[in-house]
Amino acid sequence: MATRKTVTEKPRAVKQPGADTLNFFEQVYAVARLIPKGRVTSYGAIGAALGAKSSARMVGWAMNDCRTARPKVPAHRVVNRVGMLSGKHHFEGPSEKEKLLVKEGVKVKNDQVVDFAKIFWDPSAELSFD
DNA sequence: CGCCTGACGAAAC
DNA sequence: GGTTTCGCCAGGC
Repeated sequence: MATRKTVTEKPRAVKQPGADTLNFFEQVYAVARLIPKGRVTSYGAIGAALGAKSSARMVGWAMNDCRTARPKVPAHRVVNRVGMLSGKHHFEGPSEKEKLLVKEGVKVKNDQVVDFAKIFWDPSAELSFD
Protein backbone atom coordinates (compact mmCIF):
# COMPACT_ATOMS: atom_id res chain seq x y z
CA MET A 1 0.00 0.00 0.00
CA ALA A 2 1.62 3.12 -1.14
CA THR A 3 -1.08 5.14 0.40
CA ARG A 4 0.61 5.42 3.71
CA LYS A 5 -0.56 8.72 5.00
CA THR A 6 1.40 10.70 7.45
CA VAL A 7 -0.39 12.11 10.39
CA THR A 8 1.07 15.42 11.13
CA GLU A 9 -1.89 16.86 12.87
CA LYS A 10 -0.14 18.63 15.61
CA PRO A 11 -3.09 19.05 17.77
CA ARG A 12 -4.12 22.08 19.13
CA ALA A 13 -1.12 22.60 20.76
CA VAL A 14 -1.01 21.82 24.09
CA LYS A 15 -0.75 25.10 25.63
CA GLN A 16 -0.49 23.79 29.08
CA PRO A 17 2.41 21.88 30.49
CA GLY A 18 1.81 18.29 31.32
CA ALA A 19 -1.10 18.04 28.96
CA ASP A 20 -0.03 14.72 27.58
CA THR A 21 -3.48 13.35 27.98
CA LEU A 22 -4.91 16.13 25.88
CA ASN A 23 -2.37 15.28 23.25
CA PHE A 24 -3.42 11.67 23.46
CA PHE A 25 -7.01 12.71 23.02
CA GLU A 26 -6.20 14.68 19.93
CA GLN A 27 -4.24 11.82 18.50
CA VAL A 28 -7.17 9.53 19.02
CA TYR A 29 -9.46 12.02 17.35
CA ALA A 30 -7.02 12.52 14.51
CA VAL A 31 -6.93 8.81 13.77
CA ALA A 32 -10.66 8.39 14.20
CA ARG A 33 -11.28 11.17 11.72
CA LEU A 34 -9.09 9.37 9.20
CA ILE A 35 -11.21 6.27 9.24
CA PRO A 36 -12.53 5.86 5.69
CA LYS A 37 -16.26 5.89 5.21
CA GLY A 38 -17.75 2.46 5.36
CA ARG A 39 -14.87 1.18 7.41
CA VAL A 40 -14.46 0.56 11.10
CA THR A 41 -11.64 0.03 13.54
CA SER A 42 -11.22 -0.88 17.15
CA TYR A 43 -10.20 1.05 20.23
CA GLY A 44 -7.28 -1.24 20.77
CA ALA A 45 -6.10 -0.73 17.19
CA ILE A 46 -6.05 3.01 17.63
CA GLY A 47 -4.32 2.69 20.95
CA ALA A 48 -1.75 0.39 19.43
CA ALA A 49 -1.15 2.84 16.61
CA LEU A 50 -0.51 5.52 19.17
CA GLY A 51 1.74 3.35 21.24
CA ALA A 52 -0.73 2.76 24.02
CA LYS A 53 -1.58 -0.77 22.99
CA SER A 54 -2.08 -1.75 26.56
CA SER A 55 -4.58 0.94 27.25
CA ALA A 56 -7.49 0.46 24.94
CA ARG A 57 -9.69 1.77 27.72
CA MET A 58 -8.03 5.13 27.49
CA VAL A 59 -8.99 5.30 23.84
CA GLY A 60 -12.59 4.65 24.64
CA TRP A 61 -12.35 7.07 27.48
CA ALA A 62 -10.99 9.66 25.08
CA MET A 63 -13.92 9.02 22.82
CA ASN A 64 -16.18 9.85 25.68
CA ASP A 65 -14.85 13.35 25.42
CA CYS A 66 -15.26 13.42 21.65
CA ARG A 67 -18.66 14.92 22.09
CA THR A 68 -16.93 18.13 23.04
CA ALA A 69 -14.34 17.75 20.30
CA ARG A 70 -14.67 19.74 17.14
CA PRO A 71 -15.12 18.85 14.43
CA LYS A 72 -17.22 15.97 15.47
CA VAL A 73 -15.38 12.69 15.66
CA PRO A 74 -16.88 9.70 13.82
CA ALA A 75 -16.91 7.61 16.95
CA HIS A 76 -19.53 5.42 15.36
CA ARG A 77 -16.78 3.95 13.20
CA VAL A 78 -14.96 2.77 16.26
CA VAL A 79 -16.03 -0.44 17.86
CA ASN A 80 -14.40 -2.97 20.11
CA ARG A 81 -12.12 -5.70 18.85
CA VAL A 82 -14.95 -8.11 18.05
CA GLY A 83 -16.87 -5.52 16.06
CA MET A 84 -19.52 -4.95 18.63
CA LEU A 85 -21.12 -1.54 18.89
CA SER A 86 -19.92 -0.96 22.38
CA GLY A 87 -20.79 2.45 23.65
CA LYS A 88 -23.68 3.03 21.35
CA HIS A 89 -25.51 3.98 24.44
CA HIS A 90 -23.36 7.04 24.76
CA PHE A 91 -24.62 8.51 21.55
CA GLU A 92 -27.56 10.78 21.14
CA GLY A 93 -29.66 7.69 20.86
CA PRO A 94 -29.11 3.99 21.39
CA SER A 95 -29.59 3.39 17.70
CA GLU A 96 -27.67 6.40 16.51
CA LYS A 97 -24.40 4.55 16.16
CA GLU A 98 -25.92 1.68 14.25
CA LYS A 99 -27.90 4.10 12.18
CA LEU A 100 -24.84 6.03 11.11
CA LEU A 101 -22.94 2.88 10.25
CA VAL A 102 -25.73 1.42 8.18
CA LYS A 103 -26.04 4.75 6.48
CA GLU A 104 -22.43 4.44 5.39
CA GLY A 105 -22.90 0.95 4.06
CA VAL A 106 -21.76 -0.94 7.12
CA LYS A 107 -24.05 -3.80 7.90
CA VAL A 108 -24.96 -4.09 11.53
CA LYS A 109 -26.76 -6.98 13.06
CA ASN A 110 -27.55 -7.49 16.68
CA ASP A 111 -25.32 -4.61 17.73
CA GLN A 112 -22.46 -6.16 15.86
CA VAL A 113 -20.70 -5.21 12.64
CA VAL A 114 -21.14 -7.77 9.89
CA ASP A 115 -17.97 -8.74 8.05
CA PHE A 116 -16.04 -6.82 10.61
CA ALA A 117 -12.73 -8.39 9.62
CA LYS A 118 -13.44 -7.42 6.03
CA ILE A 119 -14.06 -3.75 6.61
CA PHE A 120 -11.69 -3.43 9.51
CA TRP A 121 -9.35 -0.50 9.06
CA ASP A 122 -6.06 -0.81 10.85
CA PRO A 123 -4.56 2.61 11.57
CA SER A 124 -1.16 1.24 12.45
CA ALA A 125 -1.05 -0.45 9.05
CA GLU A 126 -2.44 2.39 6.98
CA LEU A 127 -0.88 5.27 8.77
CA SER A 128 2.59 6.40 9.53
CA PHE A 129 3.58 8.59 12.39
CA ASP A 130 6.74 10.35 11.55
C1' DC B 1 -5.87 9.50 50.22
C1' DG B 2 -8.09 5.04 48.96
C1' DC B 3 -11.70 2.61 46.47
C1' DC B 4 -14.82 2.16 42.51
C1' DT B 5 -15.79 2.82 37.78
C1' DG B 6 -15.03 2.62 32.73
C1' DA B 7 -16.91 3.43 24.69
C1' DC B 8 -11.20 -2.47 26.06
C1' DG B 9 -8.39 -6.57 25.70
C1' DA B 10 -6.09 -10.62 26.73
C1' DA B 11 -4.95 -14.27 29.87
C1' DA B 12 -6.37 -17.41 33.32
C1' DC B 13 -9.62 -20.80 35.18
C1' DG C 1 -14.87 -23.25 25.18
C1' DG C 2 -17.65 -20.01 28.09
C1' DT C 3 -16.99 -17.31 32.26
C1' DT C 4 -14.14 -14.67 35.48
C1' DT C 5 -10.17 -11.95 36.73
C1' DC C 6 -6.52 -8.87 35.97
C1' DG C 7 -4.07 -5.11 33.77
C1' DC C 8 -4.16 -0.11 31.76
C1' DC C 9 -4.50 4.73 33.39
C1' DA C 10 -7.19 8.50 34.58
C1' DG C 11 -11.26 10.58 36.94
C1' DG C 12 -14.97 10.76 40.28
C1' DC C 13 -16.48 10.34 45.05
